Amino acid sequence: MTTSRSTQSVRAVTLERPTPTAARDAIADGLEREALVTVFGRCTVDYDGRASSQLAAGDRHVMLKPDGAALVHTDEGQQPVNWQPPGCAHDVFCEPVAGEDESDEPEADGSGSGSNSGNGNDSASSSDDVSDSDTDTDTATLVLESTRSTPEERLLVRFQNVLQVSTFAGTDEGELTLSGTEADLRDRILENPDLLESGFTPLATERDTPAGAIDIYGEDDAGRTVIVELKRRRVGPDAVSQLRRYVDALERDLHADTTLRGILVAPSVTERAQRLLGEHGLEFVSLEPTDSD
Amino acid sequence: MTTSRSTQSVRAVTLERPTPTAARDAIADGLEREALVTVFGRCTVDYDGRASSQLAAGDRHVMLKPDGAALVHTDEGQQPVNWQPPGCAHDVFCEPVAGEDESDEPEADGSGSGSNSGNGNDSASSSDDVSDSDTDTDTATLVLESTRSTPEERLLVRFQNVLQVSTFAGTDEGELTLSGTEADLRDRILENPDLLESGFTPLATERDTPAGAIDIYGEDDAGRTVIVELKRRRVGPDAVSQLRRYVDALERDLHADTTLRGILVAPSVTERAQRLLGEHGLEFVSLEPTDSD
DNA sequence: TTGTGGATGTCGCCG
DNA sequence: CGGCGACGTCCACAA
Repeated sequence: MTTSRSTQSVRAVTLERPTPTAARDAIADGLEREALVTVFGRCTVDYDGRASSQLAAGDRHVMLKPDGAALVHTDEGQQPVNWQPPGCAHDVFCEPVAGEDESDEPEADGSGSGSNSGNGNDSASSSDDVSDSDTDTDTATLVLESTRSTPEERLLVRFQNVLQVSTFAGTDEGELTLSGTEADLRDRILENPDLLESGFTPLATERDTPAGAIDIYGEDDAGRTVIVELKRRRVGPDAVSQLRRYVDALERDLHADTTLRGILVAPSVTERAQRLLGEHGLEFVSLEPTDSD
Repeated sequence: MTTSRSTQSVRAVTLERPTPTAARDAIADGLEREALVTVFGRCTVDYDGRASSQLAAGDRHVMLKPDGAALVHTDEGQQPVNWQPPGCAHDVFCEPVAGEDESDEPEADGSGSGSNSGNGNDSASSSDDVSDSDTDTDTATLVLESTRSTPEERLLVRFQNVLQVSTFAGTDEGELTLSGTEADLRDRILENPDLLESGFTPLATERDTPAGAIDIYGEDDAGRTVIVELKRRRVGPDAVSQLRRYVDALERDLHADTTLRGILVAPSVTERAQRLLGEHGLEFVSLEPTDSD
């Protein structure tokens, strides 16, 4: 039933249809080793924290990351149906009763067999493994719990059956390079200010105002102050409001008698945004983050 | 090496350290069967679409969902390092060369051994399996490709080695119930309008204005029109701007000679937002989405 | 820790 | 399909 392969070190360990206690031990071991742990099986999920949710039983894929993140995925959607952010403490244990009792509380009695904070402090899991009672294999329920504070949040996954448990030890030094971002659009304009407007001179980026930081602050060929707000993609009313806030704030801040120019730079704008721009005397320049080859 | 268990039907199939061609066949089979497919191994990832990215080699967990979603997870972070939204067509094949050639293009020569659109139309994968050449097992590279159009996007995952391939067949009818949302906050006020302010009378929700829909539209005990914007959590300047847009739009729309009242309802506001509220004559009422027990 | 705004945001609703 | 706004948004960065 257990199948583990090792070449140099054990990189991946997989159990298929393990008993709850076997699953618990494998998962606890994986958490201990700072491995990435996955569990697939029929489960219910309960969350309580910033909001609260309950999810009826279904087959799902659960991932526990060594940084404390937890993800519950169904067979649909890009987003997990439930999750927990990095920095959480994962715990795994078996509950004696598999049934329909209503009490959500697994009784914080320290019976967790594996505890793992996002900081890698493996405290309180050195000698208490022995105290874990192997409740009846057939009736026990595997439970995953992931908690954090600030804000207080708890995720509880109860498995009715477990089809697979895997632990993966890996390394990932690979860096992600990404292009087509707002930063690329900014750099593009800084390198060639005429793309915005002939005679435009950038003076600062991230210039602070009482309302926030201006993406690009500069002046036009007539010496008028220009405030530029950048968006990497087509924008709606929110971006116009954002630009307006900056223009308003800077006008007050500088006690400007002359009107400042506000320019929204994006590939395109929606109609409503276009109208808002006009209402507030703001301008629009169409530019994409990267040169369209 | 292959370990598959079946109880009633095959629910989960797992290969450990498969050859590239074995991995390819198992994945293609999983996609065919509309299963959830996972692959763990050392890989590079390239994305091109709304933006474009390259990710150097590292150990990652890749999930292909039957609805066309693809997720590439490292051992850190709640978010995938790369992904593809639902509706994509997944493909899997082996490239003959494992090396360092620069060409990103796998040559759209129809050599894909498994193709799966999000709509479940398993076209073009009935009889072409035989034509897949089993390129040299030791030098072949497993490649996952996930593409879509509108916008045109492509994700390419190349595996230097595969530690595990799994396919999961499951069902998930479970419904998620969530509380603590903005809708809960709205209902709370509609049930007890005095929570907002003594004498408040809600008249409509989602009332349309040229600037968008107002969360709650009503009037106070003096008959003045009230525009309410709801937020489930502490808010910043963006929410104030949003409320302001609605108030402005409705004032114009109604040619209102009397000033409309705009009230932001949220658990709390940041200082900058507070100041913005004051500058624009808007009000704030502190309320949480659910009764604090 | 909190504030602020970007994101290949994703997702649902509606025109 | 595009617009629009919510989201347990997540996330990096600055104060």
